[in-house]
Amino acid sequence: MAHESPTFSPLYRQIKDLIIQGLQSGEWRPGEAIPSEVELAHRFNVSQGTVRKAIDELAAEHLLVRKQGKGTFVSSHADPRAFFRFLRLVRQDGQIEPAQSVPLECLRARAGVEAARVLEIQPGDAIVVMRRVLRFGGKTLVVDEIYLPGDLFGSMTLEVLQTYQGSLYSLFESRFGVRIIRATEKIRAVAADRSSGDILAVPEGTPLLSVERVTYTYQDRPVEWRRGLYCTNEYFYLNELT
Amino acid sequence: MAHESPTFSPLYRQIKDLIIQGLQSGEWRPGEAIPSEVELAHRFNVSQGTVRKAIDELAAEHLLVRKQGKGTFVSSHADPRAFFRFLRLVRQDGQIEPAQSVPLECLRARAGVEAARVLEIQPGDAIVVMRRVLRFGGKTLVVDEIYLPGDLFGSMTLEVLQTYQGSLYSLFESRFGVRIIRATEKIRAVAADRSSGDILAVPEGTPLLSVERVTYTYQDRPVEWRRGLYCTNEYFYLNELT
DNA sequence: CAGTGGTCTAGACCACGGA
DNA sequence: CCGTGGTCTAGACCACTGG
Repeated sequence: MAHESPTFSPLYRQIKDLIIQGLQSGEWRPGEAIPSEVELAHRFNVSQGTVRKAIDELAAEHLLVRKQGKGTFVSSHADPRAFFRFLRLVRQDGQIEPAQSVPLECLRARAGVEAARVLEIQPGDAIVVMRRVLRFGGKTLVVDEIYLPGDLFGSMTLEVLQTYQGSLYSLFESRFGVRIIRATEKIRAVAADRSSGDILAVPEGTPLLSVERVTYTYQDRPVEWRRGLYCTNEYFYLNELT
Repeated sequence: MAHESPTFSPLYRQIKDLIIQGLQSGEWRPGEAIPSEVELAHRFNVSQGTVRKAIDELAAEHLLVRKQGKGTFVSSHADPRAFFRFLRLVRQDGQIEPAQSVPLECLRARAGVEAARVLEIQPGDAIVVMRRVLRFGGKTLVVDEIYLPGDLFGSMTLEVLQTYQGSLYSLFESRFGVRIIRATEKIRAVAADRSSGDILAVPEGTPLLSVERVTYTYQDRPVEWRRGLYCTNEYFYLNELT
């Protein structure tokens, strides 16, 4: 007998999706605890082991954080440990140093063909464009140009950016309800042009890292497109191949 | 009452270590199947679930590969899927293209202070130094300088490198019994000097990616130090932030 | 001490691959 | 058809946290 459902999905994966729904709907907010495993097991009418396996996967994907004896919590970009997952620039000696974000401008625009393709919206749709620099220990090492879909970030302003303390993704999460889950980066070496050289205080032509990032929220929806230029004279991009 | 053993280790982790021993000792070789879960459970006098959890972790670390209905196999760098885990250069359009390794030279030397520190050996210890290029679709895009500890790779010669078909790590595995597990990379942008520019067929001063890699085998032992210069005009370094 | 996540077991059954 | 890994259950007990 042929298998009727090629889209077979085990129970724990359905439970996982239900939990994701709860996260997406805001039933449980970043930083808060979700119900205990036994409680979820009763709610969903499955065994604790099945809930466990669902949570295991969500924890592996950094959507949840387990804390023995305390509970399971919705992970948050306000947690300092989350910062360095999306900013892999470290000092020569390997030390991680906190970055300071300095917004330069924030304006509304219409998506061009490329931005539309990457963000999976229509050309001409409203977008928000912002530019900012990152400073490490007083030195400007990164200049970013960031494109955001207007439907999610319509109320973004330079003042909001300047006022907020914390990482950009932490702002996305707390003010816009957009949770960043993962990203892909395309990295190449380029020469500094006049304007980026000025900002980074290096001569025109200096080799810089060009980092083009697409960032995704739940269901692999792209919600940010950015291009950064990194000065890697005293810092470098650290990557773990596992 | 204070906890007597701060080094508490659950059963499944001890089983995991036993399996790692089997891998390290060569009891099960790359590409081969390890015994079934039930058989290992009997051998170690634990339940199948405990063996399962041990194997789960080893599979997550890419040391083992599970194949439903067939068995659990020792992963191998001869598997094409493993190639791209350690070579993240892809074409502009995102397509992955096979690389061809062309060895240039291979010589014996003594470790300097830096090589000794990175490889965790003594300055003056024997090392092997090799240089090679990688060609993609006929173009030379990477030049690598590679440092290996002499005790493991003493019999490495240019002829061995030239004769072997397959990836370098596949050679390490099959001929030297060294299994590469993970690596860390420090990435920066640099300008091409005369010699690297000649090899990569770009003008002196062209921005290149400098990728410095330290590679580890079992027990976090470093077994390779390399520095590569990547030409990223038509290809880029792809990274997933998860 | 109660409540949480973490481990371990034993057994039943399902999905898959190959003979 | 059997052997493999994959799922699910129910229950016992351990380790950790905080009141």
